[in-house]
Amino acid sequence: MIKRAKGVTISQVAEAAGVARSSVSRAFTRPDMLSPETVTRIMKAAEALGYVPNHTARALSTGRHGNVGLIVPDIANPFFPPMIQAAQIEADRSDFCIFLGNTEENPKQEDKLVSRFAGQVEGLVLASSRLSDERIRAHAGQLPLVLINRDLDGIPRVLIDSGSGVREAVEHLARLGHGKIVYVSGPSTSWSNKQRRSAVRAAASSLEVQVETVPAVLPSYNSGRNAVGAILATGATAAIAFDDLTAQGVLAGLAEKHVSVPGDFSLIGCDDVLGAMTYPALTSVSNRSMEAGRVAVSLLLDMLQSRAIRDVRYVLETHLVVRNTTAAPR
Amino acid sequence: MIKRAKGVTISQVAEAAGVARSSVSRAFTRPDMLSPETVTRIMKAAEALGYVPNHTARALSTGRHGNVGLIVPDIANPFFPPMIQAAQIEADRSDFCIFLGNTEENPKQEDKLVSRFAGQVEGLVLASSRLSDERIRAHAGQLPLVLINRDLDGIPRVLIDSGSGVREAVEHLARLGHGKIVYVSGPSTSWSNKQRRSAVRAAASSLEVQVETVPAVLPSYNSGRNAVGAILATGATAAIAFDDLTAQGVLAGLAEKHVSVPGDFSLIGCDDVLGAMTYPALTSVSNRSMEAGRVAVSLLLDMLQSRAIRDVRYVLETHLVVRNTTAAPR
DNA sequence: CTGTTAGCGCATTCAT
DNA sequence: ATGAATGCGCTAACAG
Repeated sequence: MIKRAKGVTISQVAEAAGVARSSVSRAFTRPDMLSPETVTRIMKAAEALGYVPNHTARALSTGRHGNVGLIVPDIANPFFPPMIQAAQIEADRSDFCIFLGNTEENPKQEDKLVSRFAGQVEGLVLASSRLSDERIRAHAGQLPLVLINRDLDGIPRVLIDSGSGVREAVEHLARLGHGKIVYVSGPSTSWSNKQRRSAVRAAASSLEVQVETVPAVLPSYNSGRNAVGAILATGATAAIAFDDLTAQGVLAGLAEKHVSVPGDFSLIGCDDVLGAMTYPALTSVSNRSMEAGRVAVSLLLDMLQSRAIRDVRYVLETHLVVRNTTAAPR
Repeated sequence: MIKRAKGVTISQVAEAAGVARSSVSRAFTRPDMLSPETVTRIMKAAEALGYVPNHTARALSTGRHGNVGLIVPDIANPFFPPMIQAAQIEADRSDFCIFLGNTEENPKQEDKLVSRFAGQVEGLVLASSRLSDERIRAHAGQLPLVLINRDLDGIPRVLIDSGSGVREAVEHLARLGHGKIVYVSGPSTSWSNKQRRSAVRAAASSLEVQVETVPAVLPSYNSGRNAVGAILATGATAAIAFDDLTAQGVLAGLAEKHVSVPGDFSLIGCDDVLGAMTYPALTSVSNRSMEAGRVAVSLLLDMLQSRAIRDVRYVLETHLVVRNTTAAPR
């Protein structure tokens, strides 16, 4: 049986140091209000007793518990881990802890998590929320909220603009000499998909390159792989896929059909979640999920500090990252 | 400016319902102690006022705050998200919330996180801890702890036995006719790495195949890629990598050097986190991280409930998943 | 600068 | 079955 340390309290430290409890409290929160000698004396006593401030008691007294929540739809989607990591680091810088919630793409679960988190966090970041506008606004009435990839007036939000990067992708292909390309689309209900598809079309038409759309339905490896037949049937010489996972599937499908990349066919992904981890290394549109996480938390902490809600709309531009899956057509 | 709801307290509900505060408290925690009528009356009043129990106050009073912590070395490593997700679901089943910590493979950061979490969680799951045995035992003295992939006597632990799968991997290679293989190792402080390396050696020696070890330091794509030179220099015809990420890096490095897989060289990964998403599809040792997460949390919650620490050692076996990166040597 | 006094919101004796 | 009183550990006025 392992012995568990009991909690030594502020009172014991006070007694040991021969001061009042409030002085001990001050020594830890506002040392500048005390004379340096007493601070050191208190600290020494605290150290000797192994005193550790009780987070919960402090939270009850101050109403601030130094936690923020982060809720994502699917932690297993490689888009999110970098975001979570960045959020964590940013929170850490201000001595905040992150509560992580995973909704599994389920609005009900998301609603439940928000309620459960409220009361133990000072604020919340909702990433790619699947909730209705109404629910989000309702929650925003309960506690400070920051949105990622959701554009609601009056609620601070950080948006990743994949349009800019997709435009660069089309320009890149046009410059290489591709006259006909295909866009391998993602989920029809996805805001990102709409944004990307229309960006492809707009850029293509102004550059006089033809575009066809091939649906992949789900953003996944298998969808991409299954789409290869349809892609090649269009006679296009290049493709831009909804995301990297889809692109990776397309890449594998092309390899199976002995279509060499980038020799016979050029391919571009989106979100750049694979890094250079495919072979050949995938040209992709950068993803800013890391910055999004960092900025969202930073924004939230600002809100908490200033006790005010500013109507921030922080847009992160994306860019094309050229690697080895794009070249001039034969 | 959005209006934020103020916290309605137990007292207000009590007054509205015409009962004592303690009755309201009971209505929420021990309804059986009250007459059904008063319970419903209280509940109605609570509902009307929008009362929500204050988690922090309850925690201070009871010492139980319904949170458990989960600390992982690298959330971006695809090994962990499924584990985190499963842990979350399991915690959720008992109305517990998960605090997630990411150490970035840094023992100091891990130490810091543990201290920071202690005091707001009732217990902790340490996954693939990079801490020394001493530090872990020290922390175990402070709060209930469950380990994943770390084998310390007296501390409840769930171990993914990659040994069984690795053994199958070596047998598979031996059967194909490989006489010399290399093990591409992971972090030296990793329990899994030690286990895998010794499993490779044991199996190889009993099958009379030669083994050399090439270090990759970090479990990452780049480490694997950088190790390719050393791997080929050994003259081996096959490799088993510490994990899939490393293997993927090796795969890319081999492709760059125009070494065809599996024609010229066979490769096996570990953890099977990539599914069939590489090309060629990677042969790998199955991973049980999901079960590990679920079981670890379940164990922890059991400990919390029974207030006792049992010396549990839960072992999950693994197996080889044969795909397309292994074949007979030329 | 430092001690005294009240709470923070709730759970939990102890009465009744 | 219910009310009154006390305390969880700490912070925050308010004095001095």
